[in-house]
Amino acid sequence: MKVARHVIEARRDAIAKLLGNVGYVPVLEICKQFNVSEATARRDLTELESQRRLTRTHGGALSDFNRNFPPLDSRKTDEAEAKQKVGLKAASFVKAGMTIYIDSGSTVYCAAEAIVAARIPDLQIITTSIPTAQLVCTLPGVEVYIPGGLYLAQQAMVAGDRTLEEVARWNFDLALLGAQGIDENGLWNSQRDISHQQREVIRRSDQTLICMHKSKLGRSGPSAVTRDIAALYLVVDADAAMVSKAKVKMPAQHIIT
Amino acid sequence: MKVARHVIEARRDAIAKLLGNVGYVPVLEICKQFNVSEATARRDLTELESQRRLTRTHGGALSDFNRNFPPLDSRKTDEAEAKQKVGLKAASFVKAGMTIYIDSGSTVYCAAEAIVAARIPDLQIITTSIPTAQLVCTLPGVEVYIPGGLYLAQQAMVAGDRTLEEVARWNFDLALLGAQGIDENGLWNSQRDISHQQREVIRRSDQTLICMHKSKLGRSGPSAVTRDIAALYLVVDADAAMVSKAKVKMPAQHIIT
DNA sequence: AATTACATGACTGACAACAATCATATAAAT
DNA sequence: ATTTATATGATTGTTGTCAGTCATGTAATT
Repeated sequence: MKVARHVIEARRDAIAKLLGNVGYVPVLEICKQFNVSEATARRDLTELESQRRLTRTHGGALSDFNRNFPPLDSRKTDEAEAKQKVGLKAASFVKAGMTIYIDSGSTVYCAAEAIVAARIPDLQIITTSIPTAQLVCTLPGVEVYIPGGLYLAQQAMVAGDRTLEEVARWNFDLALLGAQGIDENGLWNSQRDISHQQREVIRRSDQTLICMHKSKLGRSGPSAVTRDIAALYLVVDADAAMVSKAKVKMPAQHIIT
Repeated sequence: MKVARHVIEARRDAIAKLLGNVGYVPVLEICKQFNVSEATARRDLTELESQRRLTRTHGGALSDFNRNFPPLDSRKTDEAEAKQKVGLKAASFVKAGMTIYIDSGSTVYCAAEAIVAARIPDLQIITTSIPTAQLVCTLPGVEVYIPGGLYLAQQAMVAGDRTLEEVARWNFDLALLGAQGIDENGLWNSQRDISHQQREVIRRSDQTLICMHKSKLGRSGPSAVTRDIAALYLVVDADAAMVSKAKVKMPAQHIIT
């Protein structure tokens, strides 16, 4: 029996909403909840998936709610091991009692994971990355501050003028930054906003670690963060030779491999 | 072949961690990633599930990450339906193009859900609640601002002096607030910080809706938000008689049921 | 009113996932 | 060093899930 279009859409909306709440719905649950056959439930799910409103799995469907955390998805799984090593190295610079800035980005997120794994206590952490905030807040004696700003769904971070203003009200013992590239002309990132903010962070931090994967050596980007990279520290999964080959001019002791 | 205990735990930790990042992992993915048979992968998953570190599904496992958001948890109480009705009512006040403030709290979160369900476009939304931010940012043409501040893990929100300062830089067409109670002495909440901030929001908003469950009628709390509730609107799952019985003195047309 | 379009449910064969059992090899315990 | 405990992978039968097809009946369309 054919059924009115609005009924269908209402049901599909309800499924999507249910999914948003619960995070995961088995096919059979939909059958019970809406009194439909498995076939229709499946058809609804495939339709909703084509609308990118959920992700299908065996036996049910998964909310796309999680997917709003990009450091977690695709980028994190690429080169995951290398990034974890970089993160581990970077985390070794973090000592109890410090006030540190943690950037957004998948590599830096690995550093945050390493900090949590090392159970370093009594930190003051300022981060624009929501997943990072949610990660590190589990540590004992750690206070997490999120600078205000426009929430960017795709990157699960805040940014904008307000963010910059807020950041300018701190001073950091250590800053962990990501970047899109580094070459003979300096440090590069993807957006003007972010570059601007990173420049401010560098200025306000006693020590700045640039955490990156070796694939970014010698690469540039649309927006310059700074030309003066001599004062920065570079944590990368490559040796000094590879770094100098990329024409990155830095003191040797500033390159942490 | 038996394998050392720490190896097992390391693998399981890695699975849990992977899961926390990706949100969902198929069994076969685990097999590939860790070079184990399906049997062990399944065993690991059942073990991790018994530790409440994930939720099993057919063909894989689901992160419990979502579950850590209190507003999502509390929906599983029996008041969920009532809260959803309140949320629906509150959302009907939201029109395209508005600048609105959305508070933290489970009832108000329901309102946010209703706003998303109604697909109201072109809003400017300011919220201290991270789950709310992540929810509403999916709407087309909607900008979400998060005021800066101290991140409170338990409530997944930001708060503090900085937050108040940031809020004071906006003006709202509409504010959706939660509260701990309302009685003849006014509106009450749980913490001084939050009350203070809510007072500021009320002052800066053309119209303020207090979204609450009827169980909070006639109840007070540790910290007063305001005595002057006549200007507020009360969205509650109770009729006018119940409200007046709780000695809440408000204009009748300000009570939305 | 007649026709068309299509959402639905029942059914089916193919396939994937699962739980249980067992042999084996290695870590822990003695 | 010997014994015990146990993590693992292979196997098997059972169950669950899926995509496809088809008949049906109701909403749209004309």
